[in-house]
Amino acid sequence: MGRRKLVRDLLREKQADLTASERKLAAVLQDGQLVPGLQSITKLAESAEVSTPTIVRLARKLGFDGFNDLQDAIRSDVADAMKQPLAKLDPGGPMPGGDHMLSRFVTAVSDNINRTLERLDTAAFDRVAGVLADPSRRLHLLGGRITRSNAAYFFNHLQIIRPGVALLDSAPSVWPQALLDIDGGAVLIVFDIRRYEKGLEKLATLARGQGAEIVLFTDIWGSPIERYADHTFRAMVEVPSAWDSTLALNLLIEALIAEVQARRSDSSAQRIAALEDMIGESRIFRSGQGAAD
Amino acid sequence: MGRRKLVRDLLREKQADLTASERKLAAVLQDGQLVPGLQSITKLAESAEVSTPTIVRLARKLGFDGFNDLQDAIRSDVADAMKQPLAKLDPGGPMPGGDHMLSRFVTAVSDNINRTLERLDTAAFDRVAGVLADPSRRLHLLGGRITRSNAAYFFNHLQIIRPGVALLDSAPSVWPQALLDIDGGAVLIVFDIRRYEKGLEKLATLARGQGAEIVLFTDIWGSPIERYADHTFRAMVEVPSAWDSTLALNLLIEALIAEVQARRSDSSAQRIAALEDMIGESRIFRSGQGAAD
DNA sequence: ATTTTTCTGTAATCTTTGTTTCAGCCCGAT
DNA sequence: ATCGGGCTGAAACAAAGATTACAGAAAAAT
Repeated sequence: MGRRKLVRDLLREKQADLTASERKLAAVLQDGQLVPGLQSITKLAESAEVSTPTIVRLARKLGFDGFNDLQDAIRSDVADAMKQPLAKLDPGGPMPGGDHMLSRFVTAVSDNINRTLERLDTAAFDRVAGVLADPSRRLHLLGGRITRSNAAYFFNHLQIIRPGVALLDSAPSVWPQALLDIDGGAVLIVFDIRRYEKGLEKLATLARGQGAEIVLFTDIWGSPIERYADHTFRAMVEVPSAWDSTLALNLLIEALIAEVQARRSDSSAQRIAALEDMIGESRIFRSGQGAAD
Repeated sequence: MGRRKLVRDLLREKQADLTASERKLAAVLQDGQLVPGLQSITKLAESAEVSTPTIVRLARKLGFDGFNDLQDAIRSDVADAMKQPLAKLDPGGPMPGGDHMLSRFVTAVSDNINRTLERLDTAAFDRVAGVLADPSRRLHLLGGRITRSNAAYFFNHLQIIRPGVALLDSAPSVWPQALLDIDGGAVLIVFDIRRYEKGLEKLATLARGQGAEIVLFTDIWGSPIERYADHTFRAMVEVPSAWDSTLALNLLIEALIAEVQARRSDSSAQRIAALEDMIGESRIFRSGQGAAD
């Protein structure tokens, strides 16, 4: 692809043989990410405090036919840049390879989050928040191989905000004991994204059998647990990687934490204060050697 | 600051009252990130296969004086978007009913990610990826009270991709033993966001004393560990909540995972295959009770 | 089937734009 | 001082742009 040079690069290259007012113009273009160049030539001239012929002369120096030609190029560059986040962060590196992993990744993540939010039912979100904020409901969190840490993150916060929260061990051997605690008022929060794990489904059905309410976090393809779940959140997880991204899931989790926290801010304030105290204590305790807890 | 509404949002809001050809036009604008709207009205008309009056009519419907007014707005929106690496995430809902928690949260997260990426040095990112992809370096991950699960998430993936990865227990009592393994070639990956924890700093200094390379993930205020760290990633964490958001951190983690995976895709393929096998085995094993493939 | 309403493009209009020409200007060299 | 060479903007002009008015077409209502 004999790709035309980027206007940004042209400006840098030719900067040496630009005249004073042409540089003034170039400066305006550069620190506006070229966007000022999308105005009419008259407006651009005013912005840069130069005359319109100066603009035409610069365009010619850069190798364009005239202002319109330059503007077409700028528009095209801008369009590309809008598709490639981080492109501007590239310090004109020696790697014209273009898209850094980060760039592609961010694009995908952005897309994931947006599409996840599109599919999200805010009413359902509120309903779940209500359930999670109810201290009379016992909460049990469960994650799969990968999502275990997401469950743990959720657990860490919920546990501080309210009482009666438990993180289920991923080892199925201890599930029977855990099931003893799961009864009618209980809520089971399950994370199950591909590749879906049979074990999780098994536990979900058992919990369901005991009357527990089930909140499921899964991907858009949908875990088999969906059939038993009272509330399901579906997130987009695809990224340019061998792995799935749980970022959209994390967003939902964090938003839920914020909402639950807000709903019982008064009651949880005491808990947090108490926690801070205990941390203080243990810190003193710990300082003896550097190890205790 | 009575900020004008984004053109993108206007398009979505009014979409219901648009006529057929106006929608055709709106579609062209939307899936070109509004950039097509920066052409002359004639070219735009051709691109969208509508007539120029249709464009003027749409502009008026959106509340602008005419095409030029609309174009000014678009240019301004595009200029803003160009300053931000991440396209503004959008809480969706046709109900800009203002402040649903999700809406405010997403705005904040979007901002966090953008500002995090702005401050990020892609060269440093690549350097760290290089270190993490080197199987001769032993990796030790460590998180704080909240960030423990982030460390765990990172660990889960790294462990699959490569050998020699360890997750340090958060209990300081076992640190002395862990320190035995940390020597010159080792890498300590620490997560420390406010409120910074003394224990982490302590371990970092000890590891550093043994010649370990330190990679730190922190917030913009900067953990005290920054002084000892060879590589530091600073993320924005503020959201409208009593808690901090680690989403920007997670993004970095996931991107690093993707990059590391990419760098040693061949060697890790075997590992993953082996893992799949073992999961298969254990599934069979597990199936004695309730589940087989 | 006919009328009414709404939608849409053609054509004429008036405005703005981009380009060129040219004279004044600055600044260094003689 | 004076000259010369390149830089710059004012003014003129053709080209294109944006807008309006209007009429044919399509859809909805009767």
